[in-house]
Amino acid sequence: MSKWPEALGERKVESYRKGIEDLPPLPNDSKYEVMTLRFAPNPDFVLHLGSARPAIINYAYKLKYEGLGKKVKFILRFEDTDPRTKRPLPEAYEAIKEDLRWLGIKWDEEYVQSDRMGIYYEIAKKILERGGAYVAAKGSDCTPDDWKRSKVTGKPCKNRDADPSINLELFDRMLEGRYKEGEAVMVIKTNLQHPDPSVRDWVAMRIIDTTKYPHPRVGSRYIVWPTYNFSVSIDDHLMGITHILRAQEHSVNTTKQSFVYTHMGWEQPEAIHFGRLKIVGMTLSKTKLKALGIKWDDIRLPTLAGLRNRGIQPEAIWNIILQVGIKPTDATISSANLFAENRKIIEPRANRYMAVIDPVKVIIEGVNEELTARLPMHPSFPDRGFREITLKSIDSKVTVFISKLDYEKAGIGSVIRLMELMNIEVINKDGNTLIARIHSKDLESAKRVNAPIIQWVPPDGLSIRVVRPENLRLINDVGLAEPAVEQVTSGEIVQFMRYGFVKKIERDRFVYVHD
RNA sequence: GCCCCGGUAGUAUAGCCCGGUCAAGUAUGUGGGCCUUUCGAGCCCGUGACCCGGGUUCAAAUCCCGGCCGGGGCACCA
Repeated sequence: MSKWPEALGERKVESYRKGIEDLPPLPNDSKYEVMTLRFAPNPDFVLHLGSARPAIINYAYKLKYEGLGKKVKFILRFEDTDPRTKRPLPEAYEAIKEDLRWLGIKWDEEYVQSDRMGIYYEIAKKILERGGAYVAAKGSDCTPDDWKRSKVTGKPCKNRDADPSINLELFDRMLEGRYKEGEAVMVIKTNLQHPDPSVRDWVAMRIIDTTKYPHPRVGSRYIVWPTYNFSVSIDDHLMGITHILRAQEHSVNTTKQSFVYTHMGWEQPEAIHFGRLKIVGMTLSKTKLKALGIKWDDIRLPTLAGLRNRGIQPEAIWNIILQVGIKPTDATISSANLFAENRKIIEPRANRYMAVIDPVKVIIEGVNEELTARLPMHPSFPDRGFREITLKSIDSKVTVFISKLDYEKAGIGSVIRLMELMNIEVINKDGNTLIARIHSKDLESAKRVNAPIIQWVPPDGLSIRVVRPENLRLINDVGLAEPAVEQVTSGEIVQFMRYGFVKKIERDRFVYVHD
């Protein structure tokens, strides 16, 4: 593929188009004047590769349809209606927005569900008035236990068919704080005979003791909270969402939510479900990731922040997500796949440097002159220039360092080419030092004897440390790098030749991106 | 237990709706070669798949049935 040279410059949104064109059209796309899509994360954690999928797919559709001249709105909505079991993380609201910006995703409107409690109460009352819901409450004709039993027996409990005024009154009592957790719920009337028991008369409003579990944003102001299915139905309608693209785990929720739409006389939005994304060797379970006790932007984690810190480019994530597409099947991608995408992007950008891990000293005899190596910053782009490394000869000897791996492979009597410098013949190895003599200087001579070509570092090299994540462990590679590495700016990704791509984080510290 | 969805190479995906152009495309992986002196980069060549069994049809990866396997969800999480 020769598309990379041109990709060297700034990559704009246009470069995403390839995958976007391949996206299948959305159902009834022509029916809507304006299409409205949304991304609705729970701010109980930051975004990771799995949650990036709905964000990217929704946004990709926005770009796709805008490219076709359609008006498309993209809404960001934080779904934080459970202060108890999915407690929002206060920092997550901003961190998620940061993740989205990094992905190049812009939103037209932003909402936080915990700011909208009044709206949910209002709709709850309306749906009660319309007889689309009822309250099961302790001390009433339908206790929470009665309601639960009715789902098994199929026989409705009293309040289900009672006059709306009774249920409205019970709901007011809920709001007044007369009930404790578990003592009262508002449930949506669905179908007590529905084959899926979880669809039968599901809970729309429940009590959460916010003195015990204060909400990070609204504290203990509310004790009656909407469940996911209720608040989502309301918001999707009120925000005019036309197409809901979400993971397959939500398919039953579409069924449940349809009852709210029916009771309220609202038009159903189009729902599309895609499979889950898994990555081999890494968990994408938020619960499990949190349980690790590692900060969410750690380079070991598949969070967007972790991947970002590790040197993965947002384009690589886009590419992988668009490649996987919107199939309803689960997709298991390998990190090799993600790294391959990333490599395509960073390979032309990353300048090349020499570094050796676990340095071993090499003394080369028979060198009577000063030697200078001229190394291109990037072999494919000579216009990026060169830097020179000069080695002084003392008593006809010069000293360099090579990596232990190369030292171990060097047999006595063999010839090795030190990149751009000279060819040496190994005389002796004593475990700590390699003694060699100059064999020749030109590449041709090295090729004739099939000499390996390796990188090396002069004695005035810079001590470096590269942190390399391996599953959940962090491995520290220590070594030496050529002096020019000091000029690399922090945050820049370069390639340490024959080692891998690294990202500079401090003067002498690097993160291993991948090979 | 109950409900939903799906099964194309090692992995991921295209094709399936509207059956023939699919002896199945692409990416990654893998094998080999080339390469202006890095490489695990690039370039070139190769490798490798339609879950199984029936049926419909002149013709099935594509439609129907059964089986097997996998995934997801579930009753006051989102």
